Amino acid sequence: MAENPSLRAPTGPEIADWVRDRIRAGRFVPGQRLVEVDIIRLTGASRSKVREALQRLEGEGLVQIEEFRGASVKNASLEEVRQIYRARVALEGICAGDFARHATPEQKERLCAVQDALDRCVDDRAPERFGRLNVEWHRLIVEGSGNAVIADLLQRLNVPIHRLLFESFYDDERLRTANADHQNMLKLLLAGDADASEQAMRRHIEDGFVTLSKIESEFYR
Amino acid sequence: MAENPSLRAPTGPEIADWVRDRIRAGRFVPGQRLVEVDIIRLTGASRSKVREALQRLEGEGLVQIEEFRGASVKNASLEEVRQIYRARVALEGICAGDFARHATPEQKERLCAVQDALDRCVDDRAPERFGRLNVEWHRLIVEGSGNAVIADLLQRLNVPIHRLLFESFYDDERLRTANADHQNMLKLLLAGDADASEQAMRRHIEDGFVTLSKIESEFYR
DNA sequence: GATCACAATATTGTTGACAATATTGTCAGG
DNA sequence: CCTGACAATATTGTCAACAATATTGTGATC
Repeated sequence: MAENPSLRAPTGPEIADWVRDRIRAGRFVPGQRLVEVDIIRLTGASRSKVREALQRLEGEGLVQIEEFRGASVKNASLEEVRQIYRARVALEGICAGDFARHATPEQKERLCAVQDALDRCVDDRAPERFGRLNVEWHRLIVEGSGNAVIADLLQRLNVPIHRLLFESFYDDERLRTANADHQNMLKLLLAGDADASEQAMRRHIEDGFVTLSKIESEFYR
Repeated sequence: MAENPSLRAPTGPEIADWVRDRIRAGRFVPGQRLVEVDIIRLTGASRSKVREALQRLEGEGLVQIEEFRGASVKNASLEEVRQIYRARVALEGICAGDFARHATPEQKERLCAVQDALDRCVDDRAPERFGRLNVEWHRLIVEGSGNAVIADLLQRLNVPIHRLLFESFYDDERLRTANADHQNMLKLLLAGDADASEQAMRRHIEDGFVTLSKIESEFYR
């Protein structure tokens, strides 16, 4: 975006993606104001496009817009994170079940490949890489469930907790238990045991929230 | 909106609500083009506000915008309806469980009151009224679960299927079985049996989709 | 009558100017 | 030095004019 400013003006959704990515990466922090002119300078977009993008993001709940004060990155409270996790438990749970039921051999193979890479991360103590692959692992299961509506919902839900998720894997113990969960779940998914897969996924995500809430509580102290 | 044009110009979100309601009610049908000037005439809003509203609605997935062709009401395919119902199964299922766990006495009472009204509708053969109360019944359970994030997701998911839902209650048998589900589930919810409540809700919604897909298949013939 | 090219109209996209409000800077008075 | 009033600046909200494109209407040709 800022890298090739001469090619063509970015469209509304592209600006939204750009801002969303920066929020995800922690480059824009909660509470930070998103001044229109700054985004124009950084992206080369016109003002209308920037405003359009910010309104989109407000619709996604990532940003709040106050009259004459403009857009700022919304701060997700611990309670909101809890509610997001509850939604993840429900949605990813059902996706795990549907993956066990319907996933194609190719989709199962891809999941195995990511699992291998995750296993290597555990040996190498590579939490950042583990975090990235972990996101991919969960995404593949949703993809394999064949439900684009749920995939869309989850993508939105995950933005506010994305950075927090990575933090949690710097705890070596958490990383190991998470990977053990993955290995166990993979067996169930490949065996096509839908109910057990769903239950395992639900427990896995609930555990994730417990870890996260510990980190968060340190944060606010 | 169109009723008090003199008071003040409507804001962006208000226009979005207005359009959304009309889509819900079937007043704007799938495929119909939403011409900016027409909405301006009907609501008294300025063009920027109308455009803002349409972009919001596109973000919600209710409307699609094509370049230089503007906004039109998006057509939900049967496959997309299936995916929406799968998400409802997951989300309302978990809400039923959480209602059984956490709902306050007041919330339980309100649910009982709606159930009484629903029972009367069955005797009176009043499908429209049953439809409205049915929406309220499901909403109260989500509210009682104490999860605003999920409540928001469900509100959006329900828009494309809202009108279809009402149609299904013109079948007297479906109306009776749906109400029997409600009565049964109410007992489980009041007894605080979270797991049974969740399972009952999941089956109830799955049955709803089966009925709906029959209607839909007639529609397309 | 059917079909194609072209003009007329309608609709949407974009930009810029200006108004409304918030934020910041300045300075007098204590 | 602190505080409050006021001015200067910055930022967002609104609107209207214009450009770009799509849609519709018209007539000539076959």
